[in-house]
Amino acid sequence: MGLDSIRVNNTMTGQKEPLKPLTPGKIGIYVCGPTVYSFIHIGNARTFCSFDVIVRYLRYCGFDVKYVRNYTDVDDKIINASRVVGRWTRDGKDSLLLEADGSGTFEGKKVKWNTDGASLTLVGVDAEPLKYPMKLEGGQMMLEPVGAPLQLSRQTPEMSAVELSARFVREFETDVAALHLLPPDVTPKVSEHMPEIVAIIEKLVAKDIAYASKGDVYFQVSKYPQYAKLSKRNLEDMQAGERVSVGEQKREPLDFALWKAAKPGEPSWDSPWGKGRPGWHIECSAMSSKYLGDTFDMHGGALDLIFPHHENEIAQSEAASGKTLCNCWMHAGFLDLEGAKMSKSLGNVVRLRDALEKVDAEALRYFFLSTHYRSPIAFNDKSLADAEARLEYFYETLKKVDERLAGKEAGAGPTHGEPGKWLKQFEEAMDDDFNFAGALSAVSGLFAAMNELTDKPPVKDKALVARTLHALRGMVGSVSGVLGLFEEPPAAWLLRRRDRQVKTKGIDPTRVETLIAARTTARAEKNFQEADRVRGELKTLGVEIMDTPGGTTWKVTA
RNA sequence: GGCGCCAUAGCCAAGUGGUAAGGCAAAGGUCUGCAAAACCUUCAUUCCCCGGUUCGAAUCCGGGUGGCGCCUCCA
Repeated sequence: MGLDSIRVNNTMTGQKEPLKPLTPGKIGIYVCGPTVYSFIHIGNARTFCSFDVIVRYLRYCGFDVKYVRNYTDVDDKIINASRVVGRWTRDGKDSLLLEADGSGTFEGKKVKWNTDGASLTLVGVDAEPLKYPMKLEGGQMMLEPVGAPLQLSRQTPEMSAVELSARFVREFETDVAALHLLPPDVTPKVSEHMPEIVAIIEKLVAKDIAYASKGDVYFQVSKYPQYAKLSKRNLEDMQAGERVSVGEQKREPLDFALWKAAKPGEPSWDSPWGKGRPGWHIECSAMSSKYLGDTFDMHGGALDLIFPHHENEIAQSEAASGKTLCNCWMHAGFLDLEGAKMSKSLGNVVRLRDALEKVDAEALRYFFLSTHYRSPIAFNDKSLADAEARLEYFYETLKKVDERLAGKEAGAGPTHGEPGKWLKQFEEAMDDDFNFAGALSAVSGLFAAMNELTDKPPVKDKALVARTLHALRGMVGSVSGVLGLFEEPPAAWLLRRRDRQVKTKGIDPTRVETLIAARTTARAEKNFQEADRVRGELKTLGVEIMDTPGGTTWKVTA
């Protein structure tokens, strides 16, 4: 562990490389944050959680980390969504209601919706999602299903894109706090960095690498020979499949927009090319250089950002500065749902917020960490239940150990065995490209050792046992800070989990307590037959009881 | 079509040249009035298939087969 032993897989080279900070002891890391047009889903959560642990570990190793994660709050998706949110009537009757949170109703049926600006997709009306070509004009919405077109009239004021994105920044922060993500050091927003964005585009235009065209500005890919070095694509092959969308003013098909001229009614900012807004990608170039400099240490995101997003960022930034953008590119793997990637067109997106109603946030976090960050991970009920059961084991252990150690000084002296080996194993796994699963294996050893010492001490010397237990408990604190797990008081976590299970299963806690009292009485009278009968009755309710030195406790069976 | 990833026990999942972590499930045991929890033991001569390199390969190379991702917005 430490400042020189970390190795990281770099997408640029496809290899694990020693982490060599630009400035010894310091790390600048930029992670592409959310486009805030909706709630985040569990796939987003997995990526952000991975980088949260990576940053925590770098700090644990002693690095002075500057962690930047942006909000893309100016974007087509936000504008598109804001333009359709509201209540719409057809022939004077309520027809369509689209809420900002993605829910709604259509012709009396509950739906989920999304839009790309040219069509409206409704999920939940039929078995298959309905995708209607859509036109918006002066408070009217024309939907064109096969057959007769529908004309809808807006009844509520249009929501501004600013209002929509501001809301989802707040929702994001709420969601992510539930997952115990630490706030980054800087969370820049596109809307607050227009001067920086315009400046970098001007620089590219001045260098004749970008060109203005009818209010748009495009990056000319052919003027940046290293294009596609991250994704390792062949430009000729790409051009064969490329198509130019209607209305775009590109010179060459691969060119991409740095600045887009505003259409009427759209939010816009002033620029040398007229009113408009930044294209996707340029905001990250502008904001990363502002907060981390032209060259920085690490840049993260999920796999799908490799192309085109990170490729374009590299082209823009490096063409503008003449320097290498970033030394190490890190990409997180996808979360799969029932064997497939989540996608809106399939209507199988699971929001983080919805997932957290069914599974404990920390269990979800544990689930994310059970697989290497670059590997795909399959989201399913069994894995989540396993994760939650495992967390129960960890917290039960901590509760027991904390009770044992309460109010006792550790004292000086030797410890039994080698308690430090688990932490060493943990660090070695984390050093090796942040091997979460490997690290968790060491955590298992740590907990097994604590349980052994409390339940079946291998030595009689009580002071020795206590010292060893203290040492192990301290190490749990260390791994806890890195993994973002076991951060709650054990009793509180266990009780909260039981409360949720009690609600889901419809168990009456008062009745459980009454039965337990009856059994305690029976046991005191040595009426074991009756005691076992009560145990059986509790079991049919889904309740398991445990006789402990402190009395009888209970839990809900899985 | 182009680029890339993956394939390890019933299940999940580490392991990139030196003889298969960890978890779940299962079986036996210790403890317990009985249980539960916890702990101990057992559980892959073998890593999709076929070749090759090597003293030695799950790990490297070639060829298959199967699954997935990106190439259009996507974490």
